[in-house]
Amino acid sequence: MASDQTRSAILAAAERLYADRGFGDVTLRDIVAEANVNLAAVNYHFGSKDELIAELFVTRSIQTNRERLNELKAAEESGGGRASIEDIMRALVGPTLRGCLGPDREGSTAARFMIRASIESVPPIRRIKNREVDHLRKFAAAMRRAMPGRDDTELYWGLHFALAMAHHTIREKERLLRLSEGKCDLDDVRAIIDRVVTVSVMALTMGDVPSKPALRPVVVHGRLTRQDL
Amino acid sequence: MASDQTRSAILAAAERLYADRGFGDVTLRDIVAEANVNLAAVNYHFGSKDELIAELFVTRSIQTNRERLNELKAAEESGGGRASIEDIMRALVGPTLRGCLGPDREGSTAARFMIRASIESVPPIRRIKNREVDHLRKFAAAMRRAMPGRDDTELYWGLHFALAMAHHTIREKERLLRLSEGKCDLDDVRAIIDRVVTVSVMALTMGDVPSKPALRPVVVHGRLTRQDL
DNA sequence: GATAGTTTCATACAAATGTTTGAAATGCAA
DNA sequence: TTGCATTTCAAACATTTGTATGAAACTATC
Repeated sequence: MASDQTRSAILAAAERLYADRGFGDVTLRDIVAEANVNLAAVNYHFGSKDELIAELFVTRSIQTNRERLNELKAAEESGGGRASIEDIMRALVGPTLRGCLGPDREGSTAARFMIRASIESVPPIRRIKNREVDHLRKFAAAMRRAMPGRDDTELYWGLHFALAMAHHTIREKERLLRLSEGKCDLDDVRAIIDRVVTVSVMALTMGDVPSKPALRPVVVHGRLTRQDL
Repeated sequence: MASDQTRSAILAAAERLYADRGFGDVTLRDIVAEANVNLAAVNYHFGSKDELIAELFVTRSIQTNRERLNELKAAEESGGGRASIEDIMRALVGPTLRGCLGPDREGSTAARFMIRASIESVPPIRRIKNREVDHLRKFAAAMRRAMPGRDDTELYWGLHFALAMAHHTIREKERLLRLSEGKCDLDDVRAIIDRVVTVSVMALTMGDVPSKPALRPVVVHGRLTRQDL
């Protein structure tokens, strides 16, 4: 068997099993059984279990990051060198949400794997995630160009909250579904992205805080009374 | 030694070690060494390792949930039976954020333990978290009273996003700190709570979507031009 | 088709880890 | 004290799991 076939079989089997049963429940013996290869093949081709997991994760991460940057670049070009804050947020959360949600998500091993990676956080993956900061800085820079004069702090919080909503939706989609008794449609990815982007932009453009986050409560209304709305 | 002393020593040692080094890195032998008790004591007093972890987590969870409900109740009483949406969100995210962030967080084993539990997600804890939905329903009910007429879907999304921002801030505080090069002050818990509450309320009160989340982009402005703001 | 390099395979290794056991110690009531 | 229940202890158990080994099978080059 060509060496690449074994390698690929291991990668595919590992991704599938990890996606289905999580990192804690899958052993190398499970993986090689699923891939129909010998136990020693994993260490021969990847060095160690952790390196196998790392390779799986970086592959998918690079994919997502590339999509993000492509969207960002497209938005900047169509905007004459400067993208709108809305487009930037869309480029940030869109690829991740599209990759992990949606009606076809059951079929996508890659998506389910990334969801697992988001939930379980195993050491080799954590190490890689720590390097993600450099990637996020590119978005911070774009945001700074889109909103010059805005305090950097506000910008980082906005970026942070956007990722919070996107990732939490992926991580806790089962709970949201159960809490809302199915009312929240997690298959309508477009609507979810719109929602996250809208709230993110609102968070970023609220109260023109100059430097100190005075954060005057921009609350639209006080207590509601019986006449409601 | 009175049996309770051994029990307590195990609980304290376990919480400390798990908080410091995570669930994956701490064995029962580490715990009993730290607690100065015999290895068999864990199984004698708790039945199994998982039950020990579960007991640690439920204790702290009950604590947080009680604080939340107390705040909610106080807000409802001072509001004549109906709390403002802002106060509800504050009751929801306040206790968690206060518990896990703040300058004294290094000293609070309980807080660091809960952060770990939020990051690592080990099976016994996951099982308990699944029951949290009932607790959240109480907040959904309060929100419904505060915003009658609002579509339930919007309400659930608002609740979901509030938790997203709170938990993500706890989970990823190190990354936010690094990304912002220290500009985001994660010790000013009051400001963080204000920020999360403000954005949550904005998300909830944005565009009076009647039923279908038409979600017309409530974006405040189009692309910025050179005159900026 | 011989040789060298690569890949596969069965098997063994070594270490870690949660759990169990049965006896010893301790506490407590009669 | 005696006797009974609870608690502690050292040691052993039983698995699981990632990794290493050395021979065999295979591939490709000369």
